[in-house]
Amino acid sequence: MALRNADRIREELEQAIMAGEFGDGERLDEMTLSTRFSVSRTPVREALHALAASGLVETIPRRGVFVRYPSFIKLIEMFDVMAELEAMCGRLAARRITDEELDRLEAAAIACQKAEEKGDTDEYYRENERFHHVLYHASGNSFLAQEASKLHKRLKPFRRLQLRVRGRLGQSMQEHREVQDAIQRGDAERAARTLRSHIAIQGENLNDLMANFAKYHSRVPRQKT
Amino acid sequence: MALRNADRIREELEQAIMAGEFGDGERLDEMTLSTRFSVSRTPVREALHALAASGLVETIPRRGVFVRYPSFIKLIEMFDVMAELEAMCGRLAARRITDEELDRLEAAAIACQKAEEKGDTDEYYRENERFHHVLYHASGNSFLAQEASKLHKRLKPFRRLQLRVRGRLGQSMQEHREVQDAIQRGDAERAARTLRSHIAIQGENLNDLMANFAKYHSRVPRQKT
DNA sequence: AATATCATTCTTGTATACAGAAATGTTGAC
DNA sequence: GTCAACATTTCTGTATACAAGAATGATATT
Repeated sequence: MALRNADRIREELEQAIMAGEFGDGERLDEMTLSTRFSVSRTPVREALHALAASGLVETIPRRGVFVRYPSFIKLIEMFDVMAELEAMCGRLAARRITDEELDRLEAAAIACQKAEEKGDTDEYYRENERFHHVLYHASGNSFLAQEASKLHKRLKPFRRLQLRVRGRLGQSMQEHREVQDAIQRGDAERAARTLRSHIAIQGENLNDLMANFAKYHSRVPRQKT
Repeated sequence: MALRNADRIREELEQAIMAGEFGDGERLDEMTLSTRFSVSRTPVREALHALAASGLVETIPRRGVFVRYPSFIKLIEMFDVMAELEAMCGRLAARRITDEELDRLEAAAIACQKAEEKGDTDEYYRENERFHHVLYHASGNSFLAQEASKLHKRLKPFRRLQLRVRGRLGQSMQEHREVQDAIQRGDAERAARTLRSHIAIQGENLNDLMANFAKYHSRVPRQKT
């Protein structure tokens, strides 16, 4: 359906930015991108505006659009909100989850465990994502699920930063099992509490993130605004 | 700064849609809007895309953009999420609020009371908004404040629907005082709990909203997609 | 040599032109 | 009279053209 060039370009740029192809503060030139994607400026502009709406870039009128990496503070703020959204999902899911969703949640949790035992990090990330998306939908609140998915996606590159640390993977997996258990038993508050601390950046996690943040944030010298 | 025609048009259209000038499912024709705002299609298209990003309209490729009123279900879902975001703001604010912000919170609460005593509904809405925005910022989490503000704005027309009912104004005000008191005492959990039930649609509020929803949602016959 | 002013160039924002898909209306067959 | 196939029109998506603001560089002045 949405086979417009603008959408295709938006996705490609999104991935490129999240992959770190552009440095913080770097300007995205319309003409350059036009030639890169072999289209005119029009669809490029639409793609850039869409990226601005999702917060990946900032548009300064008559100046251009600039890549904006979130600051360390902003990142923690976003994780805090994410934690609260996930906690809400868990609280609702504990009451509303269907048998089928419960099965899928367990399947994802098991797949996570398998991946961790194999030491396959990429697969772990994939299955981890599946676990959380099942959770979002199990909340029975489609608006919540949508917002949670958006923020989840936005935080994707940084979750890696956090989980890369030795041992974190196993701990994360353990928490999944506890969440699953709480939801299965219908213990809404325990599900919420566990998820909140599963996501929130605090204690050791904070240190881990901080340690990796510097590396991440200094890929390209920040340009003047 | 942002004196682009596109932004101006976006705001005007936003207000027009929220004011109910367009019915649910109505198509927004680029050419028609061009003449209405005396500009070309280009800035109109940008404005429409921005509206789509904020969820007010839906774009169907090669078909056009259509106004989308939230369904009753969606509305309740959004209020539920809003309640959780406000609760989070309250929980954080109880620990982080500054003396100055506390003063402003109290001032807004008093202004609400004054407006209610005068029976000035419009002023009540204005001050109510001020109260909540102070709260958002008092959370000390700028990302949270931003997200809360966005959703607050989106729900604006429906809050009126809910508060229009006799007596609700006074009750709402009472809850403000309780929130303010909890935050002042630093009681995070009470602030969170009070705010959640202040915002959430449940019990009587649900009935009130339901009663007014029908009137709202049937302004113009829904057009075929 | 440093700075201020002005001209030039570059880039964004907007208007217009064009191509192709979807909607609409017409005609003809049953 | 109803429905289907086709022609026509309309509107979206993209390309290009144009206007004006911002950045850059040159020149002149102190």
